[in-house]
Amino acid sequence: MLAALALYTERGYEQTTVADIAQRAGVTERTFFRHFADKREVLFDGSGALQETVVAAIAAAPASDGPLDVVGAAMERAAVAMQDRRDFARQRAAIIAATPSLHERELLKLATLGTAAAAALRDRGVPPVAAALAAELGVAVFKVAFEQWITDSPDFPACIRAALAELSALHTPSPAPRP
Amino acid sequence: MLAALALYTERGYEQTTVADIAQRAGVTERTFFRHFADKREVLFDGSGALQETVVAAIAAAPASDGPLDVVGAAMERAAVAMQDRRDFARQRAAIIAATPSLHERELLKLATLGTAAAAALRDRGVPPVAAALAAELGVAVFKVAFEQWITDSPDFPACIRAALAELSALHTPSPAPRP
DNA sequence: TGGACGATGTCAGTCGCTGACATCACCGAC
DNA sequence: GTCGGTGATGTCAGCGACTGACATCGTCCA
Repeated sequence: MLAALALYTERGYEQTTVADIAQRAGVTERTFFRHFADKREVLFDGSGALQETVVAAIAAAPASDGPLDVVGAAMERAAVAMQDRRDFARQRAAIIAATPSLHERELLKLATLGTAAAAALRDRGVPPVAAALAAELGVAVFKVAFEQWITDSPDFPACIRAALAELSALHTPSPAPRP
Repeated sequence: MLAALALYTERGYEQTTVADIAQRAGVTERTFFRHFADKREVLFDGSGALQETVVAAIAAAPASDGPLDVVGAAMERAAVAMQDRRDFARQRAAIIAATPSLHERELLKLATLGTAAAAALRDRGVPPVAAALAAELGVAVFKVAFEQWITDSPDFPACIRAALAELSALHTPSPAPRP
């Protein structure tokens, strides 16, 4: 519902009551809860689609690619899909950042995305622990890149690539690998 | 409160009312909420101490170590501190796994741990993005290792080391590292 | 026409959580 | 020893999120 988003930005999440949202949307409080599991869920409608995008990208990756490349590419795919909604993402992120309760929910969505990605990797034959780890890495990259995207750079896929580069840089630090 | 933990395991989290917990603990519902911010927080009492352990370990690491080694060692420290409470951790994990709402809270705690770790890394001079990424990696390793610990291996620090090994293996895939 | 079905409204109730105020035990100052 | 302060607890009233049960209504199809 756009009514909810508007009210959340106007007067803040906690100051907004479900009755308020329902009224502005022209429905009953009861039917609000028939559309959304709870008051927070309104802001996470697209999460299902995002997850499908990632899972599909993982499944479609060339068999020769390693787990890390696969998740990296999948996250970039997701970034491409979100690219043209930066303003919306920003507004949403602002509300979420201002509300611990919503932050919680977002973390849950990302974690769910992570386990779905891990499952998709396992379907490719990646052993369970490696799959879980690679998926978590992918989510970590997504988080960091998202932050960069809404604060600094307008190019989300580029942020993903940059974060991936940082990631591999972490594994080849100052000391020369083998003297 | 141990009263809460007991009731949560006995009849499940959602079936347990705060009034129940308070009654078993011999206090009022009101004083329950004076001790804990909300019904979930009871299960996350130790999280502050855990975070302090990790942050302290990061701050105390030798200046020559790279970010990844630093967080890895810090997580191992945390693992050592938890090592002798495996049964408790198990029971707690079972309750949490059975309750989405509690899963959410746990993710929030881990995320908070992550940002604290990132801040500690930045204090060492690690640049912000690398710090954030390394911290997320540390949390990811912790998650995976924890899972291994309570299901398979009784040695938590060893699980951390194993997960760290898997992590670096991800960056040196199928092609043999050194023939 | 009628009847099945899905979306919505209505109502009552439970539970998490909070603010305001009272009570009480303990403890140091005088 | 008493007084006053302080911190922990109890009491009470109330709001808001969420749910279950039942009624209503529109739509579409036989």
